[in-house]
Amino acid sequence: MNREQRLLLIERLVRQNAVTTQEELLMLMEGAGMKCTQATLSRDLRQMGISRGFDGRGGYRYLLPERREEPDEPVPGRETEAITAMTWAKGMLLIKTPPGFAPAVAIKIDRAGRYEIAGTVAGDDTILLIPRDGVSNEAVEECLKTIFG
Amino acid sequence: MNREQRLLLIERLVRQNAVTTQEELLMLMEGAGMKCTQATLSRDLRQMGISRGFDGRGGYRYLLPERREEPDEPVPGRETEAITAMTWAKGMLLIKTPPGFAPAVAIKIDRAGRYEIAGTVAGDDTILLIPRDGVSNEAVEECLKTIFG
DNA sequence: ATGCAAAATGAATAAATATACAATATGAAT
DNA sequence: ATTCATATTGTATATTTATTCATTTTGCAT
Repeated sequence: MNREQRLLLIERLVRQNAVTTQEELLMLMEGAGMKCTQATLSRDLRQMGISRGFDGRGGYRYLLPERREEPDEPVPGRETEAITAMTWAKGMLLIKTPPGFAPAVAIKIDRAGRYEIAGTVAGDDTILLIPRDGVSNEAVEECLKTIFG
Repeated sequence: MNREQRLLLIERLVRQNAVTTQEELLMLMEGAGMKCTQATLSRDLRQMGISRGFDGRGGYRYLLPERREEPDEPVPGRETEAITAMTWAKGMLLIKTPPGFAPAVAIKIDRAGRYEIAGTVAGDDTILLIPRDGVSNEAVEECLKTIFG
């Protein structure tokens, strides 16, 4: 009912859900028994510094102030694995991990022995995955889902 | 004009000005002799991860994707000497260093947060630098000059 | 309690941003 | 060169978000 509780709820909802619009957040709030109008929500978000950014995969997402850069979970599904972001470039897949995690993740990929994946090179927090020629991006992403799913 | 130049201009303008709306950015672009529509700009911004956030004092502002903040360089300039050779191969730049130096050099490149560079992978004495799709070799080399020059 | 000022809110609307669609350009393969 | 696929872009529009204005609530000093 009061403002303080509403702000706390908003923060929690934004942290736990991939909220893409204020309308969507309003629904969640209503589901939690707290409702207000979009106007109020807009003001609340500004006050808390919660802004609409990108989820790293072409979508929008509201982000908390501190870490308004990196996708925290929006990778194929496996946040349990240390993959924080993926980007296709030059026909290869760049996989980002927290510092130090790349070798472990790369080893897991290598050991899967998938035909679609020619090989990987791991740095400290980045893995370069080189697909076999003629293999589609989608096929590789399917592989990863299999390996980590 | 071409897309690559437009993206680079956008990044520069957003970095150097406190842009609050896309319309405003369009004006700046036109002033720089590069024009497009708001629709195209919206798409460009999404692609580059440049989103509208807050300036910390109640106002709005477009912000570049955050890069990791770095403590100061222990030995400035040392990395430049650590590059012993560079070769383009398969659309990527292979950078050779003395054994053990690759990670330090790669970190410096990463921290520059340049749009042109999608990412790097460092082994022990070799770095694989992957340009973002559509960025020319020359543009990447300019980047490196900026970073190390 | 009463009155007053400041804060909070909603309804309506303005402002800003994203997208559907159609057209054009670019590139790869034949 | 021709075809086909894909990418890029603008126009028009839809969607989303911010703000204005009026009203209500809250806190505080009488």
